Amino acid sequence: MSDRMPALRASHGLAPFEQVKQYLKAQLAAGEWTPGTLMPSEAALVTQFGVSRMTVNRALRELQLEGLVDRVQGVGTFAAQLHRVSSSLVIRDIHEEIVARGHIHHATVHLAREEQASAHAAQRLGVALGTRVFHTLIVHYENGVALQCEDRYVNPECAPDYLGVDFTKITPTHYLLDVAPLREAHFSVQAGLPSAREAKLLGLKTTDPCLIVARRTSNGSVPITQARLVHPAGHYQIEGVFQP
Amino acid sequence: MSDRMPALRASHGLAPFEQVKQYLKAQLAAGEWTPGTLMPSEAALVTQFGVSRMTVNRALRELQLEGLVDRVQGVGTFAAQLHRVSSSLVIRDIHEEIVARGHIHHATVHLAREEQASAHAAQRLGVALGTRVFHTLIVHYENGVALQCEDRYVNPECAPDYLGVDFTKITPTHYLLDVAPLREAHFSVQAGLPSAREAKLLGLKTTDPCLIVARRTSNGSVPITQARLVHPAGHYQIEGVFQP
DNA sequence: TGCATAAGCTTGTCTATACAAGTATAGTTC
DNA sequence: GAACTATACTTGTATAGACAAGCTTATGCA
Repeated sequence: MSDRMPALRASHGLAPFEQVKQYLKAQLAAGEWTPGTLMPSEAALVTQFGVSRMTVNRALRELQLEGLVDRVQGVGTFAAQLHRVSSSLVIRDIHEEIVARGHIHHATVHLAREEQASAHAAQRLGVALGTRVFHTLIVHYENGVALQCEDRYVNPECAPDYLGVDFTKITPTHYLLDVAPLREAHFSVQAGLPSAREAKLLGLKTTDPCLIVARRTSNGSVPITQARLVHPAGHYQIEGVFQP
Repeated sequence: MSDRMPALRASHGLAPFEQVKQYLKAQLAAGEWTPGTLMPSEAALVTQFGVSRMTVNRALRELQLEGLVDRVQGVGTFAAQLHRVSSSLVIRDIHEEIVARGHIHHATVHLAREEQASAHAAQRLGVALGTRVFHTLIVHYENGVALQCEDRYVNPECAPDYLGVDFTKITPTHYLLDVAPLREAHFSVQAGLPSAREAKLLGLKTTDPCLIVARRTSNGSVPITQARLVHPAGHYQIEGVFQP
């Protein structure tokens, strides 16, 4: 290691820090270190792989970010307790999602106006009662089948030109993400029943189960938008993968 | 910068790479660089902050991992398009979840036996038809109210003593995470209707909407367990936050 | 025995330097 | 004008050395 060694990527196609990472991942997956077990120190891995400590450090640091190991200064690196499966869930723009499946998306606009926030709307969006808000109600179709009823309130301060957008061409999600810098999003997913109006728009009975996603985005303390997304059961599901 | 400078943590309480990170995050949140905008190069930040390039590089690399910036070799660093809101969703053990709310959890076991995998079960778990599998059916209650019906298949190779566990004391999820190293989890969330048996166990009608989570975990190519978790609508929701 | 101290391990971070590799552009040649 | 080339700039990564900070254990003193 005293001689400067050229990065030996050609042999494995992987950068050294990736090789160390993959090795540790493989050993963890093989059960070599059960959760809580002390794993090799950086120094040990340095001699084992013949790389510098910074390289090993990067590998271990990234594994820590991924939640695969716990590191304690002065003590060592431990295989993580995997009692929580943390998954990266991606909420996508529905247009993108439908197009990615190779299908055709279109939308119908049933409401797009300015309102004085009712108690209900004010609470949903997180603004004062009576504040000026934009309100849209749009139904999204996949290959002609109603997939989502989108009932949305928007804070005019964050998107003053919102009502000027042609929502049959650009989805509110897409437009808002372009216009308003978003730095926080809360969402909840639950099963429930559609309102009478939603049922009518989606061609359902009010007793048909739906998957309902509520999403509120804000930039710090300033609320941007709140959406209630109603999907007929069976036509929509959220999927996720956890893969270290 | 020619003189070796002692890490000036005391002044801000933050490591230099964290300071750079926080600065960039704040500017991004303030809309300084709208999505797609070219951000300062590493060299520029080096002179601006008076730190080494490796320090700036770490800050930018971590921002990239967090999805806040896109980096292209040979071109530069760009403010990320936030058209995808990627959220860290944590799937927790239901016992933990109920206890964390300060409530009381108990469970009733309605089935716990070995079976030859039916076509249906084999497909769900991902094993060959007729394979020996464990099958449990457990209802979880929060303060006496039925919250979840857990219909689960387990690969005996991964947890040979599974049927010996007292599931009124330890949940299958908890036991399996202890016993079998898990390195992959797929899940889907949808609204739907309970089966006749599930409806009976949960005290519902078969027309009452439910939130249904299907989760399959494996260790590489070896399937560990598959669970169908049925929750009465309104009694359960999945929540998530996205916060850079 | 009890306690303080020092040594020796661990991880956490920063630096200066080096080279590899990808991209854009200005300039040159045909 | 079109195609090639050299250059300059970008990010990607590796390295050796240094020091900080936290934990454990052995050591010496009272």
